[in-house]
This record gives sequence, structure tokens and C-alpha cells, in this order.
Amino acid sequence: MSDELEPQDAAEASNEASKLAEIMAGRREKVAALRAAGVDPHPPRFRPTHTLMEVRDAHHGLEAQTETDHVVTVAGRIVARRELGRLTFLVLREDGVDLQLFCRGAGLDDASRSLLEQLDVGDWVGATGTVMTTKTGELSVGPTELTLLGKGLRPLPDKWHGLTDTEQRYRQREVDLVVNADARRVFEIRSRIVSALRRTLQSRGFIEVETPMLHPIPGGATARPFVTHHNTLDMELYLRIAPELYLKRLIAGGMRRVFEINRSFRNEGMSPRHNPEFTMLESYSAYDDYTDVMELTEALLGDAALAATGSTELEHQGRAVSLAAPFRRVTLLDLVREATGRSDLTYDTPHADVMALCDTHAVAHDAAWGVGKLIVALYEDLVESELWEPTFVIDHPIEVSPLARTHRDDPAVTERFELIVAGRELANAFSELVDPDEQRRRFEAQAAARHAGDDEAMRVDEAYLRAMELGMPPTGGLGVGIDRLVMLLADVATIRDVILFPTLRPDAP
RNA sequence: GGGCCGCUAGCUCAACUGGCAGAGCAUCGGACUUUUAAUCCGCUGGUUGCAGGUUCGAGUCCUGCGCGGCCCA
Repeated sequence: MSDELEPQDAAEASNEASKLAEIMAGRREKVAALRAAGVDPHPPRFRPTHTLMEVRDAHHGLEAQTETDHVVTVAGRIVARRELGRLTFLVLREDGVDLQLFCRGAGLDDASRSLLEQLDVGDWVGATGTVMTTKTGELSVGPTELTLLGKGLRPLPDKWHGLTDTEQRYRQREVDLVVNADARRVFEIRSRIVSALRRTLQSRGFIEVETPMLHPIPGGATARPFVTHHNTLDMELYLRIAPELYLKRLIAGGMRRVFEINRSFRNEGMSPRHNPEFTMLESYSAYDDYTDVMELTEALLGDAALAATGSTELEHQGRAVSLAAPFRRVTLLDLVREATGRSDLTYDTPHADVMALCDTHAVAHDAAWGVGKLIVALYEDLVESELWEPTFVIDHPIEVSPLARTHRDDPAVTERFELIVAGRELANAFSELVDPDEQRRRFEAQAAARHAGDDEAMRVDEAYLRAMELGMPPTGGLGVGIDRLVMLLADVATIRDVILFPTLRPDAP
């Protein structure tokens, strides 16, 4: 707040000939005048009898030029002011709903009439009066009394063009929310989606838990973590990259079905699809395998779509998408065979042969990668972005799936799926690896890769191995990227439009 | 990290090949008792992102930096 102008600096600021400073100085003069007249510009409490939405709902279809005897007290922010002689029209906005105040000079008490002269667009105000319609049929409240609820000092953006500058919309989201209806719409949809996910999980016996975000060892995903430091313990801690390992320890502890919806953090590049902090749903259920989790995923997405849009048939970026179950299931290997025309490709194909295939298709690769990882690279570069309708891409190679159970019929792959919709990965799931001795071998392979320079590879987590040694039931696990799900269902193109305050560099000084 | 684009009044945007920095909205003053981006009259408002350079003269050209967007890695 050090860059805020103090009241005594206002006159000085206006001498600097900035229009903004002049406007703010004028507003502060009004605050001073109101205080002098005994009006509190920031009163502690107000009790509306109706929301603007309730007034609208109770009186929709009222004929033009009707005066009812329904007295209401409403509140909101002034977003428009029009004067016509001794009439003043104020448009109040509350929770994205607008309602007009039709202020007649003769109809107001003296205190309210003088308050009205001090009211600006941006101020919060309460009004008591009767519900009515104007000559043109606009539903209004005709107040007898106005109450200042909160004086605004800064002007709102242009009433017609609003705020379009992307950077300012993210840096000053509160302004975006006041003037851009679409910003509100997205975050209302987001709330409905998250509520629907919780409902669906709870109805299936999952209980919601919260596990640590400060991890002594980052785990549960292949990603670079943020590092922080705990003073008292004098130790490094990592912001979690995934809640997976803790949630599976709860399954080992006998919790049959658990889920968590919360933030994870990955210290990686930023893009229209990546924010350093993002929200994931992870769920784990005992006795289930990945085919059960596919059914759960279909239910979760279907219910979320219904909550967000009322239908499982939606439009995203100008193209139709159907979230009606069942979703297509196809192995990753089959997709790569199809994309490359190499129907003979398997995880036993010679390494040099698969390297050459990558070259042929201009897919970036590394000689240190095994056949499995090379085939995944081919999939990611040639196939993933082309999958539009919901598709369970299944049976990923073991090399890139250190926490997933080996496939019951094929030791080269795991029982895993990624759900792709509109070319983007929305979910990742597997029949969980629950054998502690095999898990240790997988961790050791990861640690070796880490040693060889892969700083995204996992580390050995002894606490997790110890939990598995306690004994685990068969377990199906699921992770869903909530931000990307909201992008899909709210039809927006960038993750920054579904995160209220996306990560940005500090503003220029 | 690389490439391209952008940054001008509180907001939205102009400004030709380098030649007096402008408009609309908002603000401020005035008129108007049924407005709807109200209308009408009048006035104000600028470190052109920052720092250098070239030039008689830079919003415009050059260099560096900052922030953002898109694409690529």
C-alpha cells in the first residue's frame, strides 16, 4: 500500500497534472464532505431485504409505468449514472445482476438527496423504496432513502469497451470481474464443476482428505519442484508436485475410498495450458483396477458437464465435443502404429529402428531413451493433439510409468490410461502398483535416470515404500486437471482465464 | 531459452514517408422529471513502458532493458 496516495498528498498529486490523481483527489474531497456531514463512508453493516436477483425474479413481466407497494431494501455497486433534470438513474450491480434505481428528487429525504450528489460510479450503495417500472418498462426501485455502503476512489474502466488489456485483466482481476460478465461466468462455472465432482465422489463413498503440500521428498509425478526452507527445522521442503503418494498411504491405512481437490506446484515453463500452481483432483479406491476408474472418470466428466452447461454435448473453440459415455479406448501403441503406418511396431522393435522412426517423423528424441519412451514421444508429437473426442489412451510403457501396475497380460506396459479431450490431457490414471519390492526397483531405475541427468525423474521415497510394505489392496487411482476441465467446459482457450490470479512477473516499477 | 507482435490520457483507440500528440467514454462546470452507451453546451486531462543513440526535429528510426501476448524448445 506504500504507493497509495495519503489524503494529505491528494492536492499535491493533482498538481502533477495526472487525470487519475485529479479524479482520486475529487473523490477524497467527497469523502471529507460526507464525513463533515456525519456520513460514514465505510459503515460497518447493512441489511438488504432482497438481492437484486430476488427483486428481478419476484417482479419479472411487470407492465410499464407500474408503481407497486412492495417496499424493498437492496444494495450493490453503482455501475452507471444518468441524470435528467431532477431525476437520477443509477444502475446497481450485485453478483453480476443489474437493477436500476429511479431516483426522484422529490421522493428522497433530505439526507439522501445530498448523498446522491456525492455518489459516483464505483460506489457501493443501499436503497430502500418501492418496486416499480419506468415509462419504457425498466424494472426499478424508486428509493425514498439512500445509504452509502462504501465509497470508491478509483474510476472504473470505460463503460462500453470495459477492460480489454489482457495483462491488466490478470493483474487486477477485481476490475475484470466488475466490468466483464464473461469473467464472472467462467468462475461461476468453475465453482459448479468442482461442486459436481465432490457430489459425484461423495455419492460413491469417497471421503475428502487433505494431505501435505510441504514435502520432504517431492514425488508422485515426474516434474521439477519448487524448493523452500523451514527455519525451525532448518531443512529444505518441496511444494508438492502431486498428492499421489500420501493418498496411497491412506489406502494402505485402510481408507477404502479417498479423494483430494487442491493445488500442486510444478517449477516448469508457463504457457496457455500451464500455470506453475494448478488444481488437481486425485482419487483412490480399493479393490478397483483401471477399467473401474475409466467408468468413474466417465461419470465424473458427465456430471461436471451437466453442472456446467446442462448437457454432455458441448462446443469447444468452435467444434462439437460429446462427453456422453462410453469414451473410446485405444492403446498408445495402436495409435502410434496408425500414425506411422508401422503396424509391426512393438516394444520389442530394435532400439535403432525406433530411433530411425523418430527421425523420419521429425520427433525430437534422445539416444538415452528406451524404446518405450521413444514410442511415447512419437505418440505425444504425432497423435495427442489430434484426438478431439474423449479418448482413453491406454497401456503406457513401463519405462514412463513408475507408479503403475505392470499389465496383467503384457510385461512391457502398465495398466494405465490418459484421457485426451480436444487434444489435451485431462486425466491420468492407473491400476496402482502395490508391490513394495517392485516399487523399490522402479524407484531405483528412476534414481539412476536422475543420476544420469534427468532432473524430473523421481527419488526413492522410503516412507512410501514402508507404507506399501504394510500391505495394500488392489487400488485404482485417478488424477484430473481441474483447470483444463474448466477450460473445456467453459470454452476458454487459456488457463489464465480459469485461474483467478494467474502467476505473473511482478509489475514493472 | 529463441522468434514474432504489442505497450500513447483513468478506460478504448488514432496519429501517412521522422514535422504542433488527437478522438470517444469517464472526470469537472452547465441545461433537461422516465433515461438505457441518455442527449445537448462548455472545460480539463500526456514522463507516448524505461534508458540511451541518430537527427534541425523521434510516439514514429537504431541499441539495450522491462512487462504482456502468440508460436517454438
